[in-house]
Amino acid sequence: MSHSGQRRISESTVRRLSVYLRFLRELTRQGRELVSSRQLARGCGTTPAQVRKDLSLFGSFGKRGRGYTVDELRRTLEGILGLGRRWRVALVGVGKIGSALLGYQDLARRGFDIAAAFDSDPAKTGQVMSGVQVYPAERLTEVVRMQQIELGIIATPPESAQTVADELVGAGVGAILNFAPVEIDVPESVTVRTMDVALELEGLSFMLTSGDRMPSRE
Amino acid sequence: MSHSGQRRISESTVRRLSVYLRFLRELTRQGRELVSSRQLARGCGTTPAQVRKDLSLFGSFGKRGRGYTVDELRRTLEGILGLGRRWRVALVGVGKIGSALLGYQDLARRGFDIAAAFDSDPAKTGQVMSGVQVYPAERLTEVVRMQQIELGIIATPPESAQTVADELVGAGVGAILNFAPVEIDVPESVTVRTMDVALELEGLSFMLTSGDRMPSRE
DNA sequence: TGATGTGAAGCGGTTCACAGCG
DNA sequence: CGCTGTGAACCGCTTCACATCA
Repeated sequence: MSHSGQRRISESTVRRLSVYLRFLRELTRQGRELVSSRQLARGCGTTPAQVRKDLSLFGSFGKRGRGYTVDELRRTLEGILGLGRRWRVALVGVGKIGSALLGYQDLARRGFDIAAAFDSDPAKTGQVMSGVQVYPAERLTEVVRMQQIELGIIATPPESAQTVADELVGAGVGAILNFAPVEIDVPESVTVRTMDVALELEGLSFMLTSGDRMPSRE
Repeated sequence: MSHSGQRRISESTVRRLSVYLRFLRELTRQGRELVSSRQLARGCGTTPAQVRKDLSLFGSFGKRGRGYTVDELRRTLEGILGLGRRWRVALVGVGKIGSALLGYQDLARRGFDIAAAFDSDPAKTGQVMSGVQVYPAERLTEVVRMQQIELGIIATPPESAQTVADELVGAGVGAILNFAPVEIDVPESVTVRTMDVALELEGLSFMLTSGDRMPSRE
């Protein structure tokens, strides 16, 4: 065993760990006790070898000949991913996407609480939406600092995204989920992940166009 | 030169092409004429060598000593990605996320028209939301076939996602963007991309937890 | 001269195959 | 015997370095 220190974990591994966890939680609901790397792979769209390799980067959690204990592995993964606690999140931009996120219960279910929302439109600020106070954009730094918020979600128009990111970082946020369709510059110490719906659709467009695939509409 | 046939293009390359395109469109708005691989890289969060390699997979589009013509490269990328046309999209599930997507103008701006929406809740069906007709779920196959829709978006609860996917595929859809937090099984000929907001946040949680990073809140 | 296009090297993630152990 | 854990092989993406050409 040699998995103590900060070995480099790839982004793809981390993403798969999250997928395993999501699946394990489903198995827990179903009351399943044990699960093999083969079953895990099937449910998560990967291979048994990949599952075992991913897990082996962190330790030995299975029982040879039997598989993994669902509940134990679930807790282990929660630990690895840093989900043994709840995270406070700041949401900036309460437009279409922002308000959808405010009402999206899956976030809280999985440990992420939107602690404060912000918008530059006075018509939206001052009220409580889906149980979350909406502050004017000017108060971002103050409120984020005060509430010790560590994660930010940007759901503003692309023009404002960089400015907002700078403010979030300045206020102490360590990672940002960006829904604005632009790349954002942050210091190395901060992580940004951009989710661009149209960009994903463009990827699908490429598959259908250039594809080895011929959609058979009989 | 050797970029005629169906060489294998990696998912990461396709994603970057989309990012380049997004950036080029911004440069077009700014009236920029030329752009170098270095500038492209800066604006897209990658390296000049990567930019040139990505583009070289499809041809030679630059002028040595000068760079790339913004407008020309933009059109080239649109062609490669299959964006020289508009795509009709079916949206299934008009809850929080679904209705946000209905009103999200960036999709139409980038070539994706939601041609029909579906929901199983009778309270939502029959009306027109954001200019899109909302049909009862039972009519999915019929309407998707009739309108020759090729792309599907799933924004239902996770329990219904697989069933909906099967119906979409059965109705002739060739690719699916899935917002339900579950992996989905489809025939090999169909592409699925899953966008799970909480899963992305979990990735950020890992970075902050296990990170080489120490968020300095002074 | 300056930036592209690209073979070749480098590197890291994935797959394989099997030893190890319940 | 079955499934995990893992070194080694493999493969493909990224990076490098430079020939090439406007």
